[in-house]
Amino acid sequence: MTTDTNLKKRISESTIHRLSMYFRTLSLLEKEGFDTVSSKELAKREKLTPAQVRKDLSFFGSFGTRGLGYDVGELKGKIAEILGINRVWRIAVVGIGNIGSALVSYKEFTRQGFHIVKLFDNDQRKIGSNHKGITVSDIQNLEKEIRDANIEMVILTVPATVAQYMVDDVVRAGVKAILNFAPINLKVPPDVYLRNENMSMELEYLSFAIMNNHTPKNVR
Amino acid sequence: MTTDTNLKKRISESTIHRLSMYFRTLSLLEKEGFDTVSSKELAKREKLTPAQVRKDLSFFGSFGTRGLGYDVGELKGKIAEILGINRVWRIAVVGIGNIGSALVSYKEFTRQGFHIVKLFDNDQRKIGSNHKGITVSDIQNLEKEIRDANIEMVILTVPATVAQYMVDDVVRAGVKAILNFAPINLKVPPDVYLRNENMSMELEYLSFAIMNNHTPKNVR
DNA sequence: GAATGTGAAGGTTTTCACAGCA
DNA sequence: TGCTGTGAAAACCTTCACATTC
Repeated sequence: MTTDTNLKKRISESTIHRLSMYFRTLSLLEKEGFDTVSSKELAKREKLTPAQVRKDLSFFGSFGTRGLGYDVGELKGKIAEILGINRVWRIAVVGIGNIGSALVSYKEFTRQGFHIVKLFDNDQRKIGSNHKGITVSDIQNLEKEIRDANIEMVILTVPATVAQYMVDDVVRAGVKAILNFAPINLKVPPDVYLRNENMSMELEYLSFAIMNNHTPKNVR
Repeated sequence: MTTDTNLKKRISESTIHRLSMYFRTLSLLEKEGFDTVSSKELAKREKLTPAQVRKDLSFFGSFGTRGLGYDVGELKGKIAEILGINRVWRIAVVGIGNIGSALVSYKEFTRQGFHIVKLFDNDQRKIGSNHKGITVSDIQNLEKEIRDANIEMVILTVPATVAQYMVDDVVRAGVKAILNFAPINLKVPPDVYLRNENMSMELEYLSFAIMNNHTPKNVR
């Protein structure tokens, strides 16, 4: 076994994020026609150190060839396997406002295996309307429809005031991963993964950086 | 002087992100009618430790009262000052596609002082059209118009293929902070701050977490 | 008594440096 | 020779614990 799936060591979030970055860059390298890539080249493209790249990969196995580097296609496949994106994930978007409907057309999701297959809203004018071939369902039927459609992840783009109610419904429907865009701290049971996407935070970081001449270590 | 602006110590990115979180929670606490808050309560709401909260704040000064806690309004003001959001930032959105136009209506930005005042696109059908009272300008005039409008930050929501050209223009126009949504590694001079917003990354993290029963330390 | 502010301790992540292999 | 894989060292970040102040 080369890919060590039963990893005992705790993998840091940073490592996982960098794997996502490597994956994207490997896809690009593949398109550019490269067969192999060194940790040095990969590091250069991500503005990291070669040691960082090698260490990240070493948590999961040894995928390279000494003296040569990594096979681009093979490494890409290994990382897809590690991240769990060598498959299709069925996703629902709850809240078809400005951001919600923008995400329905976000091609990057599809490209990584994240397929949006269900849309929900509470607005009668939106229910029944069509976005990229998907009909918007009534939020009333959230729990049943999510179950029936085998949804595994939910993207939440509802107003902060109702976000917790939606989460509770979605959790009841058995969903184990939620990506939340509402600016509020949500409560989920310990077996449900919740990530918060907070776009203001990034602008606030930029604001801080300009005001303080902040010298960041990693650009992220 | 209570707010130590000439900070010599390097502040970590995590600390800055947590300040953003504190700011949002303090706004909420203010609305809920609280006058003071302890590091314990603040920590509970953010799922952090009280020591973390106090340490974060201690880098910038001492804002609390022993035995009592922090004055909600005052601390909120101090954090706004630290982050540089006690003012208005003039922002342009370049690329008025799905995501770009969604961001124009994103109220959270306005609430934190990030005012979108200019829009750019290269599509003749979009140029001249109106989004929330702002007319879309031709990307041809990017450099001059950004200068004339005193734009300080740019949100980039163009396709990856043209993103670097847009960055070069924007940099030439004197912009020092860019929030990039294109899935590509952009090059900027060392005095320009660049942040990448990568929404697939968050889904990939969720995917990894589900597949590996990952136990995260901080939820972010 | 209650809660802050902070050195010191503990833990985690990154980088170094080199042995090992193609 | 060139580049990986990895223990060990260094850097960084978080938590502890307590003196200090209201």
